[in-house]
Amino acid sequence: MTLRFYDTASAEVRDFVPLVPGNVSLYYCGATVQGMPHVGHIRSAIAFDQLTRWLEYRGFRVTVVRNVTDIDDKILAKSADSFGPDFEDEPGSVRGEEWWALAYRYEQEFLKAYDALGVSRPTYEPRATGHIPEMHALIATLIDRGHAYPALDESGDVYFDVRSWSKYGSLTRQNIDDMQGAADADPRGKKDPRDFALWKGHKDGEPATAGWGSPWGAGRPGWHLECSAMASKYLGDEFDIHGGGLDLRFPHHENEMAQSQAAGQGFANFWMHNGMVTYAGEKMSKSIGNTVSPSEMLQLASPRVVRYYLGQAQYRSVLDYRPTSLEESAAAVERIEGFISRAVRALSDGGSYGFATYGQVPEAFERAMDDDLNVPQALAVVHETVRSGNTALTEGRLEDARQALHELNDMLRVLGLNSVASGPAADAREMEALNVLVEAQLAARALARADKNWATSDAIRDTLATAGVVVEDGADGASWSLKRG
RNA sequence: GGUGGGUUGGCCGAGAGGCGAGGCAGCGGCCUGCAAAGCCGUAUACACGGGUUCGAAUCCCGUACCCACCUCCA
Repeated sequence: MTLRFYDTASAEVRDFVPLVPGNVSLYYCGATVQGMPHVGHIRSAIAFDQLTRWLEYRGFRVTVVRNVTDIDDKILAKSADSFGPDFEDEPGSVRGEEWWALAYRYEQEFLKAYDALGVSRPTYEPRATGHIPEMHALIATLIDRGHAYPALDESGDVYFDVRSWSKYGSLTRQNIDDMQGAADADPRGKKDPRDFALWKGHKDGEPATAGWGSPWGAGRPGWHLECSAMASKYLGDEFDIHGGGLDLRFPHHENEMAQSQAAGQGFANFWMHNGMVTYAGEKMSKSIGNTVSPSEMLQLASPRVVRYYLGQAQYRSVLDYRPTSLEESAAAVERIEGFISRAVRALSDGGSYGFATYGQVPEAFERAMDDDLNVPQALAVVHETVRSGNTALTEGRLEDARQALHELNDMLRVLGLNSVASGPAADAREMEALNVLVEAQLAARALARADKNWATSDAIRDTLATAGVVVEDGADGASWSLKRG
C-alpha cells in the first residue's frame, strides 16, 4: 500500500512520506471569522477531517492545526458599522459590537457547525491575534534577509518584496509579469504593485484595540503572515501538509510559501486544496449571495445526511448543490442505517460500536482512500458491504453479517459518519414512553394479523404512519422506526 | 492576457487503452395477506471533429463550452 496525494505545488499525485516516520503534521486554513459559516467552509473542514481520519487509520499520529483569523479589514468594518446609523438588525447581529466580540461570536458559530457535522477538533486552533510576537520575528528575519521593507510612504505598512524572491509564483506556476491588473494596482508605498503587506500600519479611526506596537510602528498583522507564523510555531519550519480551499492558492498560499521560504524555512511538503461548493454552477460566496448555511441544511436533513452529502465527492472536485441533493443522500444513508439496525437486532450486538481502535476495513476501501482519498470509490465499497450484509442476514449467515457490520462500522468511522447524529436528538424519557405506546399497538396488530384480520392490522399501521412511525414486518415480527423529516 | 481544473446515462458521481464503480430515480421479477425493507435483473453513458491502435470514454492533435484564481474568499 502506498498513500498518494495530489500536491498542488508539483501538480501531480505523489507518494506521501511523512518527514518524521509515524507522525504527520497538517495545517489547514480555517475561518476568517467575519460572518456566518456556509457549507463551503464546512466542506473544506470535512475534507481535511477525512484526511486526518484516514491518516490515523493508517497508524500515523496526526497533529492538526487549523487557524482562526480573528482580525481583518472586514471584521473591523462590520464592527464599525454596528456603531453607525445604518446598522440593520439582522438575526444574530448586535448593535455596538466591538470587533473582538464580533470575531468571537462568529468563531463560536463556526465551532458549532464543525461540531454538529462531526469535524474533529484540531490539535491546536490558534488565533491570529495571539501570535503577534511570532509575526514580528518573522518580519524582522525577512527584512534582515532583504525580502521585506517598511513602506516607502508614511503608512507604517511593511511589505514583502516579491522581486527579491525569484521563486515567487511557483506554487501557482505564474509569472509575475503575466499577472492581470498588476500594472494598474494602487502601488501605495510599494516598490512593486504585487508586493503584499506583512504588517498593516494603524489607521486613524481604527479602534486602539486593533493596533499592536511594533518596531515599524503600531499596526496589525497582514493576513498571509499569520498563517506562516502559526504554522511554524506549532509544526516547525518544515511540515508535511498544508491545506485549504482552492480559492486560497493565490494569493494566500503563494504568499505564505514565499514568506516562509524566503525566511529560510522549508515550509509545507504537500499542498492540498479542496474544490469549491457551487450553487447552480456558481461558486458559493457571500458576495454573490448564493450561500447555504449549515443550519439551513440541517433543517432539511439530519447531521449524518448533511455530512454524507458534503463529504461524498472526491475532495478536489466541484460539488454542485441542487435542491434534490440532500434527498438523494438521505436515501443512501437510510439504506446504510437500515442494514445496521437489522443487523444489530439480528445479532443482539449493539453495544460494541462507536469507539475503541480501528478494526480492519475491506482492502478495496483502503486502496480507494490511499489513492488521494477517493471517497466515491470508498463509498461504493460501503454499499457493496451493505448489500452482502443484507444477503447474509436474509440467508441466516450471522457470522458473515457480523463481519459486514464490523467492517461497515470502521468504514463509517473513517468517513466521519459515525460521529454525527442520525436524527434530531431524542429525549430518552420521551423515547421510552413512545416505545411503550408503539409496542402496545404492535401487539394488538400482531393479534389481528394472527386472525388474518387485515383491515384492523392495516388500520393500526396507517395510524402509526400518520404519527410518523414506520412499521416493517419481518421474519421475526414487526419493527418500527421514526420517519425522518 | 496568464495559471489550474472540468464536460460520463433521467440526476449525483468514480474510473483512465479491452471485463458497463456505486448511489438516487425508473422499469421488471422474487419475497410479502397487502405494504415497507431487502434481494435479483434491467441502460446502445462518456462535449464535438480528426488521428494512433487489433481495440479509445481512457492516448495524441484540434474545436466548443463551463468553472476557479490572477491581491476579500474554504
